[in-house]
Amino acid sequence: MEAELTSDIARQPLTRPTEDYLKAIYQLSNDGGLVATTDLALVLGLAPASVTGMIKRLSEQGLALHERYRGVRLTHEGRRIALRMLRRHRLIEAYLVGFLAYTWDTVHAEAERLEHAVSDDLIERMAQVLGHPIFDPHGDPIPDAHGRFAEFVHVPLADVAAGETVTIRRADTRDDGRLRFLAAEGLVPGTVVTVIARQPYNGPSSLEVGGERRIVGHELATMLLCSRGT
Amino acid sequence: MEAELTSDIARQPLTRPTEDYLKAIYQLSNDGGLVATTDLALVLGLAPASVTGMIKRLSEQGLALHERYRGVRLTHEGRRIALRMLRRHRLIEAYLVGFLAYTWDTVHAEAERLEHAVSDDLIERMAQVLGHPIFDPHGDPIPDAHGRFAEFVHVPLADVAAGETVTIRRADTRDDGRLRFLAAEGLVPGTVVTVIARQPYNGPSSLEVGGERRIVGHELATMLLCSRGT
DNA sequence: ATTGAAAATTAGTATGTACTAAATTCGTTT
DNA sequence: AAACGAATTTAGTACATACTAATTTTCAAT
Repeated sequence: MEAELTSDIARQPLTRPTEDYLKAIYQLSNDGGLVATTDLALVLGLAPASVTGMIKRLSEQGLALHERYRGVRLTHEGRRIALRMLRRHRLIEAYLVGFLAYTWDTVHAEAERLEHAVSDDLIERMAQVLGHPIFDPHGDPIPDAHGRFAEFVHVPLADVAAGETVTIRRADTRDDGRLRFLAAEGLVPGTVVTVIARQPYNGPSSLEVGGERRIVGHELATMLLCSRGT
Repeated sequence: MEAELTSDIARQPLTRPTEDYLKAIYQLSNDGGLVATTDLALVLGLAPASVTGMIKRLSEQGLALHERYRGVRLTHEGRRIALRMLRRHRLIEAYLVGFLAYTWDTVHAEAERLEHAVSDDLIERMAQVLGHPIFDPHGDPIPDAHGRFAEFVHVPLADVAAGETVTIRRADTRDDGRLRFLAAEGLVPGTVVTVIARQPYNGPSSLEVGGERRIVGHELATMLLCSRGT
């Protein structure tokens, strides 16, 4: 259903901003719905007017569809490229952590630059030495070379009832401070956690993690996506 | 004598073209002399007029000194950056060959893009896992973090007299076809070669390489830089 | 139905880097 | 010394991407 990520259709090389916009649009429209100019501007750190201009260019290139005053969404080709960038980004993160002793709180910035510079060849070599991983260090799924990836339904730790035992699968933040804190608390993908108690009004949760007692605030508990059971 | 390659003097981030120009200027002026606009244009694949414009910008940034109608040379700061790019380029090549099964004929293009995208941190990690190598896969010296590197006087294989035994130290071409051919013939850095005979008028040399008899044309023999002895 | 705030777009501008075509300078040859 | 060809620079333009300020559109509230 999805075209090859490494399709060799002859096309002018994409610029770095183009790749960034496509990735951002993709990530802001999980459902494939319209993405608002303001949201895009916020995520990319740009003025809304700049985003409008770029969206026009993306449309002319057949990478996005612009509904004036309503938003953008990606074309098939645009989505193909976005998924290609996502594969690159996440594989690079996995590689840096696996082979160059990066930690999950430092890989994001590095991958953000490298994803635009590596060749398809290098990406596939990284995938190979990593054993074709399906998840990156944050638990985000890595699309395969065809743009397909596993989708799981996860529950935020903040929504897990007291008494339940879950496994952390994904950390939904890129903020390095938060990531460092979570790692220090042992709250990383793969960890099995039992919720001992939950305070109401966005209060903290008491956890049992590997025999130890831990407390996490509501904000972080929201970002820890889990699956039920061990 | 040379400033830190990883100096953290606050400066606006350099653009990719800027880095490319500085590296090219450095490489075209081994002696530190003036580099001609045309030569630069040729190496960079640009129109001379474009080069003139860029040189002007480099001068304004204090990275190069322009003597109108005569040429350019680098300032200390420009040279510092050029050496930093050279270190990056060559370490990346060494890394790709050492850890990702690249061959010496394919690394150049990949390194050419990556050298602009990696962080100083990543470069130093690569250097570390490689054991701080001094030469890249082509035998080119890798500047250290201070911009210093070993300079050796080498003899082109084409100038080696019959009967002499030399060790190949460096292949002075980036052309992938030529590099592939040389590798297939076993003519790579570290190989010990005895010249059996040399034909005059830019003719081929007969060699003895690891017990085998080989013939190399003059053009390639010019590009193989050697040191005397085994 | 009107209005007002938020969102989005247009208009006009700046920057970096490239181009072509025209003009200038240099250095050598006569 | 003059003149010519090669090298270089200038002039003028284009394109991608960003910005601010001004304008327009949308939508929800009255």
